Amino acid sequence: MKKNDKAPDSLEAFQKRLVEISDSLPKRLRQCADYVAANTDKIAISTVAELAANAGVQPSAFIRFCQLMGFSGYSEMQRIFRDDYAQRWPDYATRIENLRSSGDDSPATLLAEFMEAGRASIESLANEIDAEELARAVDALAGASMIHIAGLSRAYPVAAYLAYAFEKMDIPTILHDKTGNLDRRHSILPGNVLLAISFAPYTRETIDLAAYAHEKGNRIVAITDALNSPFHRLEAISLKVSEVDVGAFRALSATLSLAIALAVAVGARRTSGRTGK
Amino acid sequence: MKKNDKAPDSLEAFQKRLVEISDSLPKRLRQCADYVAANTDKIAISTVAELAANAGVQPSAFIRFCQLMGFSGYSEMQRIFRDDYAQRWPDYATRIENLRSSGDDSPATLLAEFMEAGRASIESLANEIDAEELARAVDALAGASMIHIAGLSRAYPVAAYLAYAFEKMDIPTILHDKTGNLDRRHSILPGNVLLAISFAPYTRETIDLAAYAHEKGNRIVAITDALNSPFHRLEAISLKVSEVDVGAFRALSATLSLAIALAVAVGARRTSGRTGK
DNA sequence: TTCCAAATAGAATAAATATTCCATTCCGTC
DNA sequence: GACGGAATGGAATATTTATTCTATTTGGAA
Repeated sequence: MKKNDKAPDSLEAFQKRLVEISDSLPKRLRQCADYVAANTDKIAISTVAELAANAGVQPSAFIRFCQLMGFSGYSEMQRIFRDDYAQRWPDYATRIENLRSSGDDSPATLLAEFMEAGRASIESLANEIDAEELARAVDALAGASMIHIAGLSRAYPVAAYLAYAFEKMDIPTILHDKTGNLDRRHSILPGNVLLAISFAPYTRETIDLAAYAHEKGNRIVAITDALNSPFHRLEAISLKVSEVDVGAFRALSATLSLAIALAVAVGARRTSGRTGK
Repeated sequence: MKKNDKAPDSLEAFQKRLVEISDSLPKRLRQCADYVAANTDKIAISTVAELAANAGVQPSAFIRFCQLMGFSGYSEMQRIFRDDYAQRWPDYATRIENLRSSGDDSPATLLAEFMEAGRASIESLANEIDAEELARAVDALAGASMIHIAGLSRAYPVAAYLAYAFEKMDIPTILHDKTGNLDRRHSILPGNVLLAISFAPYTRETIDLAAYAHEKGNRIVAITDALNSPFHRLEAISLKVSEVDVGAFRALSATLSLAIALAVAVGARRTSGRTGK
């Protein structure tokens, strides 16, 4: 609980310092730390009084907490959050508004809508992702002798992207597209894992393939948009991602982020596994 | 320039009111309006003094501007921006931090990185998009008797998505994938438009196809990542979108947003064009 | 139980920030 | 060019917000 360190000057440093001091704090100051950890984003736009009230402590206690963090007081601490905010939103909000106001049906307006939807979808993914389920998915895929990828219609771009990423990392992959209307289900062998992507209304072919794989005893990892998807009955490891829609259309920003993260994590795991042996 | 309207209570209402009063403002108040229009995002975290200084006016002038907008003063105006901020980032930043701190190489950390990259990419698209070029692209595609889509490797998911979207909207489309290693360049007929997607290092096949189409006199719309791409020599209508990368990997969040917006805009244009006749 | 150091609450003070007010300037009209 | 209303600058004031100070409480050690 040293007090005379120099103040954190970035969000990362802040986070680090917070963890550092968190162990040795008395009751009220711990409340501050906990509240700040859970509501870091509020700092930029709140007063000490507000934060203190929400954390259930006196303003003076909150200020002592700021000092323990290495700042001279609340204002100095707030500055790094405001700076960060200013940097993040250089004029994004403004640009979006400008694009939007360029006419109701203009392409720019539409683009603004979809960018907003993309941003919102990514945020909601951040809030909803189950880190443990994700880790299980990576485990399963990293252990597979072959990864089968299934995804059609709207999910097809995701499937194609995953296939591309795995291929780049030399991971054995089969993409089950419907080229030539071939059903290649018999290529699913023991020890293989099926990575299925499908959103409501679920594509029959994808579900069928998953059911087949499940019957054969293969593990299934699913990227889907609801926890009660048909994949659930197949004991799939389910990653839920819901996209915000614009009218009847839905972009794939969040889904793509999840997909690439999944692929890279699997790639990293396999590489370290191999060199480790 | 009525003063007694009730205060805007949302960003949309704010924007609307701003446009409303903008025409009839004296010099200093106009400076305020202009500055606010261009820096809406700063309001949440700035003081009147700061904003006034940046706008080149006295604080008192700025407050008069707030009142003209319908608020009792600056504080009341600032509130709607702070509320909006609080709503937008419920605890996104926190969640990202939490995911990130779950271990250096954990899947959750990677996901956090990619979500951040996605968000940043979308923001940068908002800042860099050329609304007029986008409108030209929509015009060209809406006028095409057939849209040819070309995109391979990393751009392939985008191409597939575009093909899917156009198909959904009953727009005649040919996706030039390399299935069967067929070269279908001779399907490009007069009046058709080629929509090519490629990023550095540019895929030879895509560029070749674009060059062929250009030679034949077909219009080309390109989605690419630099203004000096090979498409430029082909007099293509170029839409630039740069993705932030995570290590050696690059997601497609922004590109996908742009693609779907483009597709939907084209769809809307064609529908209204037909019914209008 | 008593004592002591650490922690805390809350009032008091200091600082920053917002807002008002009024003298002065500007600009259009006669 | 003189007048009058609108607009402006800047100082004065009010308000909010941050910080400090001190009396009181808490919790652990003797």
